[in-house]
Amino acid sequence: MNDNSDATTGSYRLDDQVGFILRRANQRHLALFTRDIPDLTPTQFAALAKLCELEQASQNALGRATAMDAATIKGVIDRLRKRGLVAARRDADDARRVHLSPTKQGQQLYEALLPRAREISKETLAPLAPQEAAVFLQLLEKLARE
Amino acid sequence: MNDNSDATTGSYRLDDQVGFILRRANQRHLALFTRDIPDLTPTQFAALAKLCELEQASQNALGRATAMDAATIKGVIDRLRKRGLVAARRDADDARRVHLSPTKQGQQLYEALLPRAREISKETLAPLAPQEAAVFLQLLEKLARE
DNA sequence: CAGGAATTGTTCGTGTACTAACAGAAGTTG
DNA sequence: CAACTTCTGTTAGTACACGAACAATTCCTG
Repeated sequence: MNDNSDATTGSYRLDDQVGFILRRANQRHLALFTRDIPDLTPTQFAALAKLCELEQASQNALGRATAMDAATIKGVIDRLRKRGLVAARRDADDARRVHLSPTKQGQQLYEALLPRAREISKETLAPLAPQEAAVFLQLLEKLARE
Repeated sequence: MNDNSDATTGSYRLDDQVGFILRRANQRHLALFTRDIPDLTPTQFAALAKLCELEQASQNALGRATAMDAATIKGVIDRLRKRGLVAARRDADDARRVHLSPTKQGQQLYEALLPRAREISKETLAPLAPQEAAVFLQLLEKLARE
């Protein structure tokens, strides 16, 4: 039972480690995204998309919904606001909160980009057969949880 | 055939997109890595590990071997050099090249961290059954290629 | 209701990651 | 050998991403 995949013994090849391959997969996705949607980063698109889905949210809540911490979502929202895609105002009920909503322009851009966003997901999974892609997504989701 | 996974029609849920889940999977891996190996980032460990595997390399070649562009590998190597883990000298045959090799300290640190690195890969895949993990790694590798 | 605890957002510092532009060295070809 | 091209490393700029520390506000509990 000379198993190289054992966690405490056997050889260690960087190229076979999950973390390393995950990073490369992310890089490939980023390249496809940048090619098809040059004017928005994946992160910015995620924030805009989720805000359009929710219609409104506080800044930190949007961060939670898009898996960005408070510091990260702030920068992302600042950039989206600067481009007039997101509107912000102080919440009336809770003076701490920043109430966010997509502007009409943000909503329109989101809808205009949707076909390309779908295409990017498709292209990213293109190396896999449809059945493989379905399995992969299930396992990946398990891996990403919590 | 009202298939929501079609690339040009149907609903678009951010939470179901490969790119988004890949990002979250990466985040989870990073969290595990930082917990188990606080003194080195995954990227720094990758560079050190690959340099130990190769025993020596030019800076850009190491970057290629670890999927980092020239600008990125420079910063990583600068930090590893500053900590005495990597030695650099100008190549005698090619005045452009920076010849890199791990220091004894770098080699020792790499070997000392190996068990923990293996453990991190194992923990990252822990949500999957062994068979699932094997399938997942194969599909992920396909996705990451080129 | 008073005082501690939790939440919201901000700022700072460090570390990837990519693009673009650049200089210098090496290789190729007419 | 001279011009062109490619390769190597560097720098500058932008954008995530995280931890840590902080002020203001709100919540909770005694």
